Amino acid sequence: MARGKIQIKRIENTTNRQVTYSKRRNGLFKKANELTILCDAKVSILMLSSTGKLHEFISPSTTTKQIYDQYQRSEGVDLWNSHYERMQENLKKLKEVNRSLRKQIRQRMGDCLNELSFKELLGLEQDMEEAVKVIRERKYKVLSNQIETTNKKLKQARQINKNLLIEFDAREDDPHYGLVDNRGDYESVIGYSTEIVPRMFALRLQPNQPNLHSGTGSDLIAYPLLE
Amino acid sequence: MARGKIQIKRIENTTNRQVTYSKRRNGLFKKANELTILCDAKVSILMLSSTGKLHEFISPSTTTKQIYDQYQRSEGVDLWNSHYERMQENLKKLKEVNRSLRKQIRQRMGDCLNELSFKELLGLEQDMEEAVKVIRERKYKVLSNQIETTNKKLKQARQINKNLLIEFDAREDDPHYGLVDNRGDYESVIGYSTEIVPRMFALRLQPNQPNLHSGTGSDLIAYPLLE
DNA sequence: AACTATTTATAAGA
DNA sequence: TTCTTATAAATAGTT
Repeated sequence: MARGKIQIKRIENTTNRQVTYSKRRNGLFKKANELTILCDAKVSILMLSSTGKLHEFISPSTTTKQIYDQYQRSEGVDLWNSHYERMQENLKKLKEVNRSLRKQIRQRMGDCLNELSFKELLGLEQDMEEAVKVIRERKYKVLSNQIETTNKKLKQARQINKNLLIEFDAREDDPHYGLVDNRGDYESVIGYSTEIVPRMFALRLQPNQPNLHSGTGSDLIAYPLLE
Repeated sequence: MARGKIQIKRIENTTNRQVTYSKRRNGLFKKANELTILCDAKVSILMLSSTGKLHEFISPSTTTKQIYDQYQRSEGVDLWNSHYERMQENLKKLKEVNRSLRKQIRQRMGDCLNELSFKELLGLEQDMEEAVKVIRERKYKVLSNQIETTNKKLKQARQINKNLLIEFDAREDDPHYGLVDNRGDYESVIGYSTEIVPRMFALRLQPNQPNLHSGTGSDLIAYPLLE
């Protein structure tokens, strides 16, 4: 616009481009400011240079956020708000669901029974008795599986023991008989069988610490029921 | 700038102001466009006129949201992003907690027992048996309260009946005796007492519909455990 | 919306 | 970056 007309196309020389960016940015902001004053308008300009630097102009009477909020309202370009509101509703629902789940658990643990009617209490009692039956059956199944496994291991152990004795006898007869160390196997097998069985019946957990009973119970402690 | 210099201050004449707004807005957008091309930059302009109209310029290579997001990241004006991210984390956590609460309930209903060890099963069983005891006691208490209430009502009813008979006798002796209608009271009392007692023992709920047992149980049906 | 006298912006050089 | 200045571009006031 001075000392010669220029084509409006990308300036290839980097330095030149940056200088022009700086000059014209000032020009743009000056014009924006004049417009703000002359016409009682509100202007927001955000600029990103080719080097990634950000510059901002905002009319003194407002803020960038205000203008962009207005923009969203006007244009219905709610890339944010609708998403945000949906999230907030979701959160609310989840909290509500959570609350009622906790209450249900507490009722199944014998708490918060005051608000239940006779009819509901009867149903809950019968329901839980059936569940206890299922749990008891499952418990026996797990127990018998473990006993079976233990027996197998014991049998194996006896076999190993027998083999060792045979080996021992063979070595007595022939001092050059090859050395095979089975002791490690033997101990691991016996160790396993003697560790599990005695502990099985020693357990008695505190009824008021339900989180110890299942891997997922700790939430109940961390997020108490709010009422 | 032409035909006379002007002061940079609000143009009082409304028409004039709007004309100037329109002209200078075009000028500003033209400059912004040239800047975009010449300097390989990205520009977003939002303008609000004094009459509340909104105008927008945006460099072709980008979107208004992109620029604004960049602005938020650069400036840390994240009234949004941080809030949003916190919400998203919260949501995720709540979902997780929810999931484990559901699992806990299902285990207490006799489902999903496969992953529990003998030790955990034993604990759960004992825990539930104690809870059933509490529920049963509560049930008896509610029941006895209701019986007591019913008896009181019956007693009242008998009294009303007796009064009616006295009244009846009195009227036989004196035809001008004041009419007092006690029938409504009598029926409501008897109706109540005869309605509750017989139903109490008639109930047998389906064990597979736990939502019928408590007011809050329906969530378990609406949001099944995802595994 | 078009015109145009003038002001303003700015490209190139220092 | 800033200043200078010749010149292009924008625009205030008018039609």
